[in-house]
Amino acid sequence: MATKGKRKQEEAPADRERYHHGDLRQALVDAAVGLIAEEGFSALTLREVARRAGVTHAAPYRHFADKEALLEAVAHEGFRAMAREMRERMAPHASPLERLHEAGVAYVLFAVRHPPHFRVMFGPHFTRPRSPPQMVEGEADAFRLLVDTIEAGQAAGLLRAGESRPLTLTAWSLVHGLASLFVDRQLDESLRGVEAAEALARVQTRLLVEGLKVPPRG
Amino acid sequence: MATKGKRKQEEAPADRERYHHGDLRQALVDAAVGLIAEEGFSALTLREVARRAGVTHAAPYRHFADKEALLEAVAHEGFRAMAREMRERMAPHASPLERLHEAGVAYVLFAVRHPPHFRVMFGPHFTRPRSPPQMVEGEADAFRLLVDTIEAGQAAGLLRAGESRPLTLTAWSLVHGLASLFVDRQLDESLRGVEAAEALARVQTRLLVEGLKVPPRG
DNA sequence: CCTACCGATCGGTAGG
DNA sequence: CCTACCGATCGGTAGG
Repeated sequence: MATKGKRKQEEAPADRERYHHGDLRQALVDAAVGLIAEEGFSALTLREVARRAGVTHAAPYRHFADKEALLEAVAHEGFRAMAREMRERMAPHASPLERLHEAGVAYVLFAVRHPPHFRVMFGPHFTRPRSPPQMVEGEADAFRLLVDTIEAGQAAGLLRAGESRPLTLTAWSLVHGLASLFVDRQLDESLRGVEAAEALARVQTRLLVEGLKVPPRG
Repeated sequence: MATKGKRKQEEAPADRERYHHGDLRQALVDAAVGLIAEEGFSALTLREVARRAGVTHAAPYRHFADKEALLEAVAHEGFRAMAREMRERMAPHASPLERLHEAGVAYVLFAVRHPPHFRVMFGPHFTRPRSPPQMVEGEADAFRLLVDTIEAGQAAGLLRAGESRPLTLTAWSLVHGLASLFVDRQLDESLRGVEAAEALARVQTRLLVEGLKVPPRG
């Protein structure tokens, strides 16, 4: 998500020079993301990625064994960024309910802002077994954040008691479903922008938190 | 979902003969579904589909202009089947809450039983604008069923009042998210089978219905 | 629905 | 990281 993809040919020599110093790997990841965003998955070939990065089609093999290895790097970057954005958004809040709400909104917003990453992270593009997301980083991943927050809410007597897993899966399903509907453009055109997505994510996550609350004795 | 794909070569002439009488179109749809299920999307080419259906690679063009047209047929079949399964499962129940629950379970079960259809229906595989799902059939589609059921629940005073759209989107997001997590194999291995899926769908949909209920005055 | 054929692209490797 | 090259496959069409 850092540097941008590069033009096709006519690179300034100074630019190309940098690839010899370690930028090419990231440039290839960026090129893959841009290519998916602009041309779709079917256009994603190692050769086209190489073209976008301004190198010949043999160069990527110095950094990635094959296309799947490149996609793994994209997914890794995505999981890392998503968890970071969730943490940042939860940090200012102390209440488990508020933290759960913010985590959900951040999950959806990440997907809306980074559809290629989201698609690679959760799509059917890997044939080799991958290390589960929770092992991706030393820091807590998105799923772990949800579990911990929900357990904190239960411990504080704010959320329905019992096993945390069903509640966590409910929360995950809701935000994952909403995110998927956005990314796959299944919602009305009026709901396409990031602002609309945030508004909708807020409403949905509010309903979620309400539904997971301890039911008031009635 | 009807007939099965056919072997590669050595067809009995009687079998091939049928293609001249109108079976090839469906055979191609079935072949595409089987190919996606067994080899993944990247293996889906019109030529391989033709091979599976036992015809030469030029034959499919008699029925589909291109790969996208074939996928549109798969999606159409999927939307139709999903709505039908939802209706069948809802039919025995009168209470809107029960009907909502059954609709949700049916949605998830359809995805778990027919991953290729689900992927084609909601995946990013179409470049041409498609007619929205709700227009796919004369009969009510999956989304319409959800909306109607929720509005019936509101009218009966069983579900939270107000606009039906946010509630519908919550329900849709939850079942779509759970379905997606299954289809994309994001859940633990212990949760892979259809039975596990149904059990989980039941729990999740129960939580959903609880959450959408009119909050008891407390 | 088939045979025959086209240009284009791809993954991958040798060898520097 | 590049040039040069390989076999394989694909979408699509002509012409029957």
